[in-house]
Amino acid sequence: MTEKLLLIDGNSVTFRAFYGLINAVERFKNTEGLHTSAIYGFKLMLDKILADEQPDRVLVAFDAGKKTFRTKKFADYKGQRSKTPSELTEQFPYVRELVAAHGIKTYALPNYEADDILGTMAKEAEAQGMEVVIVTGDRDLVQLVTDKVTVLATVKGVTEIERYTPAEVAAKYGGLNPKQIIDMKALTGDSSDNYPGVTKIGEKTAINLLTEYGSLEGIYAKVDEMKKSKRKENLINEKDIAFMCQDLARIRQDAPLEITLADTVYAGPDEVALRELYQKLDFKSFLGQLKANTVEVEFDKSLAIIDLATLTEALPQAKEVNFYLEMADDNYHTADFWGFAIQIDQQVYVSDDVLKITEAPLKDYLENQQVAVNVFDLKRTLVGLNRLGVKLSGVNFDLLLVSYLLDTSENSNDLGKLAMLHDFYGVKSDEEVYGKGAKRACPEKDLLLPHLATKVQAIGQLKSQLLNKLKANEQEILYEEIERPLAYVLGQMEIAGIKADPFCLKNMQTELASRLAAIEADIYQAAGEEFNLNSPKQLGIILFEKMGLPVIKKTKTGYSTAVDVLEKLQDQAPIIADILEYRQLAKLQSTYIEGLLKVISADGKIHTRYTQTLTATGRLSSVEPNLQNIPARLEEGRRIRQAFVPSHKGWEIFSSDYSQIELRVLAHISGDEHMQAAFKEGQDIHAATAMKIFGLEDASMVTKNLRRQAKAVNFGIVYGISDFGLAKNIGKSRKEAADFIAKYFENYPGVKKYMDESVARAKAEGFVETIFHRRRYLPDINAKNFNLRSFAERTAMNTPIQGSAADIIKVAMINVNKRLRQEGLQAKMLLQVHDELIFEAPKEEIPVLQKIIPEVMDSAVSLEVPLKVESKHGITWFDTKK
DNA sequence: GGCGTCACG
DNA sequence: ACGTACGTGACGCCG
Repeated sequence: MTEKLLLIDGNSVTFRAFYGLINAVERFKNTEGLHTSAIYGFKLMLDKILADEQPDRVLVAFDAGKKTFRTKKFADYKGQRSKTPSELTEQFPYVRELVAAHGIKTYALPNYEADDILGTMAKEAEAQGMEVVIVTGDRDLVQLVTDKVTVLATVKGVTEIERYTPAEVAAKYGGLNPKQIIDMKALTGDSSDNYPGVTKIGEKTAINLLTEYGSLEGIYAKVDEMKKSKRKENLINEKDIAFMCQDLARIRQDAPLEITLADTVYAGPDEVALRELYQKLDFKSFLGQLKANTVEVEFDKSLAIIDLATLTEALPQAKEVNFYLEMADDNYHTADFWGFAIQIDQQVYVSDDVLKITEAPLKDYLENQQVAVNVFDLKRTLVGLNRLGVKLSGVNFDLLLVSYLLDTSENSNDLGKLAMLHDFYGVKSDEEVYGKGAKRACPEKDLLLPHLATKVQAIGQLKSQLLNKLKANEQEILYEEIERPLAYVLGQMEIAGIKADPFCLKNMQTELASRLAAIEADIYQAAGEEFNLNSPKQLGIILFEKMGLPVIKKTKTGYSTAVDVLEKLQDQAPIIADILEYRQLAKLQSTYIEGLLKVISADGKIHTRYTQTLTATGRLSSVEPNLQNIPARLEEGRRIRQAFVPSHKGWEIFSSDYSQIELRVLAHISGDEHMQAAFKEGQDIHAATAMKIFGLEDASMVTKNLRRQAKAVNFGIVYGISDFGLAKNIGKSRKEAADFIAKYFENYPGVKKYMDESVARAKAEGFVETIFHRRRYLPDINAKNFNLRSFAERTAMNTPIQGSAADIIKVAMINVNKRLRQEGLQAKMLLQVHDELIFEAPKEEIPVLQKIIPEVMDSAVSLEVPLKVESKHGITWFDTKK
């Protein structure tokens, strides 16, 4: 079989990798501040090419320095190039190290460029009958293409690649053969290499000349016979230049290399060296791949797989176990069980028969509050076991939850991947063992059981390390007194579910269907044709091309047809109002009515799942379905809430919400006297702000409009204000918005001070914190890129506010749950919507709830300002009124 | 699977 | 000068 030699232009590919990732350059840094983007991009390219090409031999060539025989010949060669940024130069040594660690030779030759090394090697290999593939970011190298030599040129970034064979060279360059490319460059010159070529000759002319005369030599042999023209003159006058350029453009194939083909044999990577390098560079994902793909996962040698009899014997004495329950998919309310593993000291019991958990001794053990159970994803385990009739209690360590608290941005749900982030490489990723997406399936026992065994083992292995970090971060209270108990509360809420009335939804569905059909018909009529109204692309063409309406805003992919755009166009065509109405109703129909009908369980209830380890700020989120974004603002949509009803006759829905919790948190953490005073005195905060920023002397002067604007400013402050953002929001000029902000900070100087300090702290420490020490790291806070940095700065201002509010309601939920039990009430907490808790309760309990729920909520924490809670109730969620 | 859009706090 | 509000999830389209 023909041998294959892979030749890589190390300099050119590294440059491409660097500039391909230039927008993310500050995101790729190791802990020592070394930039790693180009190394990373190079690695991606290398992996892809090695996998695609399967070479027998590989060589990566680099430039030895700036001075070469070309600069000697022509002092300005590459003279125009701006200085290579230090962010890139610092990466070159590591690219070479990376290549070496892959078991690949690197080579540079003084006085020559990398190209010349490749050209020489390619020629030699071809003479030996080898097939050659050259990888570069530089199209000049296509001159080396032959039947045996292919050039791969990176397109954008480095993993997208263009392949040049002789046929493709001809197709791309008007029928020229690869060797003619040299003469083409001689004629056209090259602005990036900074050699001139012949005046007024560009690619087209060069191709025509070469097609007619064959070569540069051919052209000059016949130049005198050409008919008189400026071009002829230029050719004659610049003959010397043309031949000099030809010499500069020609890649050498006879460079005096000190290496031979024998040095290029590719044996494969040196794992030890790679691991060391990845660790140094903080390439966690590559580190993970390395282990997962190359190291057969083995059990701890001292670990024994035991049978049920041994487990039964060991369990009663065990003070602590690690436990892992596997299910078929994310939705633990319904997923099939695949198996479980339990570890006691050095012994592991693993089974695909989950019914074993439902009887003694396992059931008793897991339900015993006195013993410590360590798990991965407490809430998931809790709800899963509940379906098996087992009431899990006494959970001590939750690997997922603790890991999330340590760094809210690392929130993988995959135990294997998460363990790798903490430098534990013994567990394969679920994707690898089970497959991805629709292909995910339960593997054979001989694959499944070892995987579960390694998972349960990882939980125990990581426990002390992560708990120590938690302690170092002062996050023990956050974990032990907030998040861990909250998991039980959330589990109960999810299991309880909220009753939904399918008939109510179906009635709305029928009504909406006919209204939608009518509006749709009107729109097609007005547009003069039918099209897909749900396609922003097609709608854009109708509005902005066919109807010629002015384009207000563009998106990456075309015209924007978002609400704010359409509202500006409303006066110009009657079709716009119809489109807006259609959009509103279509949203209700597809997302809410049809969406919710799909997720009503057999028990007539909707069981959402709260993701406790996802958001960067510490809020919960809600999925399948999301019950935190049920329409509320518009009456039309609010009616969806009529479908949310109590699960028993004679019961009601009861809800309590914090009023302006985020601004109260801001008043507290900023220590701003004026804002605190406003809350202490029970003032309307938006009106108070209006008086301050508009300089009003009396509350009676606050008009609705002024209050609305002040409210927008208050919101803006919480989000990490910018004049631009505020201006856009309230439809004022940027100058006016800037004025409002300045006035705001004059009147609330403590707030200004807080904003500055929060950013300063983030810059100094790399993270910000909430009142309960929930952390968010902000790696971009010192970025050179304005956008990244500004975003991080706004985040530094917003996260302590949003996150502390999240902390507070979490504490409230735990306390409310406890209080309901203490009072022996039947009322159940069902939903949380960030600043609001929703319950169902027998009608008789409503007066009690009206008293105790606000009491518990507003005493969840003690702030410098009071917390205010408002309650409502009614026969459906829609009907909840004061 | 990414994008645009729109629902919530 | 730079281009921007903070945090989410679900839907339909489209390549």
